[in-house]
Amino acid sequence: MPDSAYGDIRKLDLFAQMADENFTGLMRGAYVQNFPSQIELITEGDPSDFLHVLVSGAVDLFSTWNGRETSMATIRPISTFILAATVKDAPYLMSARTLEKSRVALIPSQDVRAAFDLDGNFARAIVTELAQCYRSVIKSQKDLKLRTSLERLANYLLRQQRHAGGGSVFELEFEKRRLASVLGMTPENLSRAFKGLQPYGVTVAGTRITIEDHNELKRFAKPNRLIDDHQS
Amino acid sequence: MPDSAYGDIRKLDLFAQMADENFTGLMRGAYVQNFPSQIELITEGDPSDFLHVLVSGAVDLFSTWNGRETSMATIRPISTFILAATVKDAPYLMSARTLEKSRVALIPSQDVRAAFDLDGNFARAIVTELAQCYRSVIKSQKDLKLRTSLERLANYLLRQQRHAGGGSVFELEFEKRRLASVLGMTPENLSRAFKGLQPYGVTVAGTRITIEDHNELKRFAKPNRLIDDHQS
DNA sequence: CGCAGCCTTGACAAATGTCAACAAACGTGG
DNA sequence: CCACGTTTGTTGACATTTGTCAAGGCTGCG
Repeated sequence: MPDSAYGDIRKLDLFAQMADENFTGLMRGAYVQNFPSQIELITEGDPSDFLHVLVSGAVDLFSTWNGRETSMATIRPISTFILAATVKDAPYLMSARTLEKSRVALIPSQDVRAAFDLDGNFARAIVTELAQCYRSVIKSQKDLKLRTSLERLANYLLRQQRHAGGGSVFELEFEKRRLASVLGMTPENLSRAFKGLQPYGVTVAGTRITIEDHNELKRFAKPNRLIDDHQS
Repeated sequence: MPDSAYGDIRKLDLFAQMADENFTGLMRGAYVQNFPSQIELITEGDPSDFLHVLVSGAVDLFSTWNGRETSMATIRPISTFILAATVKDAPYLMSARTLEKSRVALIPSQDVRAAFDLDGNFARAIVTELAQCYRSVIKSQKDLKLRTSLERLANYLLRQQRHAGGGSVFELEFEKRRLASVLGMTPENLSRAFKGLQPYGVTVAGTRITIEDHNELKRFAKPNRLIDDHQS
């Protein structure tokens, strides 16, 4: 594995506190691979042979059933995905595909489980990471069950605005058809939802969003820290 | 803490492999309490001072936003809840209320985190439990995003039928208004959904469900192990 | 008995999805 | 740099799904 990726991975919360020898041992069986855009890295139902670490690029986690498909999450560097499947030695529940040219480190799942037994700090980090993932999905579940699509979009825009620095003009982080899928609606519905937010001062030009009056949108969206805050 | 509850808790996957002294230490600060039905045990947003273990009875985990409420899960003995909040020392994301007279063991969260550091087997068990919880929510998320309410009900009935032993007649495990909330719909919609399944051989009398032709319903529901199987 | 809560039903409204058409944006190869 | 085709986004018309409100029935319990 190249030194650059090695150092980046080492800095991840998941690995930062590991003993040197355990981390080195874990990396011995690992390798880094480059993928072009739109490559399916893993397929739901397959056995979880590797823990994946996204070093650069972007990855979409999605699921299908009965001919339908929905986007569950987007992974950005540097972070791991499908940790739960690795830990449980169970089949992937989601598929993953690259959204752009990406570098991915692959760590054999059995090595991860072995390192977990050897290294208390690593075990602790895994627990924290899993708890974090769990809480994220719960928030997303609340978003889906308690809000209409218009409310979900409004809150998404507020989150994205904050994430982009808080300015009144910012860019969407991915294409609208996928945003629609993430928010649990069709692209057509998303188009109309953007129009539905015009009365609250939201204007759209391509991927560029302008929020004229933050507080006006907030009054409509009613963001909640137990759904919309990424920490806590 | 009474010996009976002590032994039951000890048998939980989460605690079964712990060293005796660590388990005893953990239980020293714990206590068991009896609650009548319809008591709110925890409120979302509160700090997670205790890990809860349901010893007997039943508990509903639910969330609210903007005057709306939705049921996220039902806890049956013997199992823990809000483990993730305890681990992360973060506020509860869900509220919990008893559905019937219940016995709950309360273990101080800081003791749990301390025991985690001391006992590798306990740490492993927590990871497994969290991974399990995570995967359950993901399955539920897929159910919500990929299926219509009629399909969700059909698959729920198949799961419940299997859970009840597989016979063609079985009982719903909770009242319909809460089932509706779990499935992400209104009680009125659930009523109509039951009628919508009549063509597939489903009949309802109170909480008693009859599935005349299992395969007929299955053809409609298209159950999938990556959504509907509780293991894997 | 009478009340309260749950369930069901009907009529209606709102939200969301589908299909088709077209416009806009993008990438590729000339 | 342009021409072309492909993909994505938008819009309208419409269908379906889901929610809302109101009324009435059923059940369980004091």
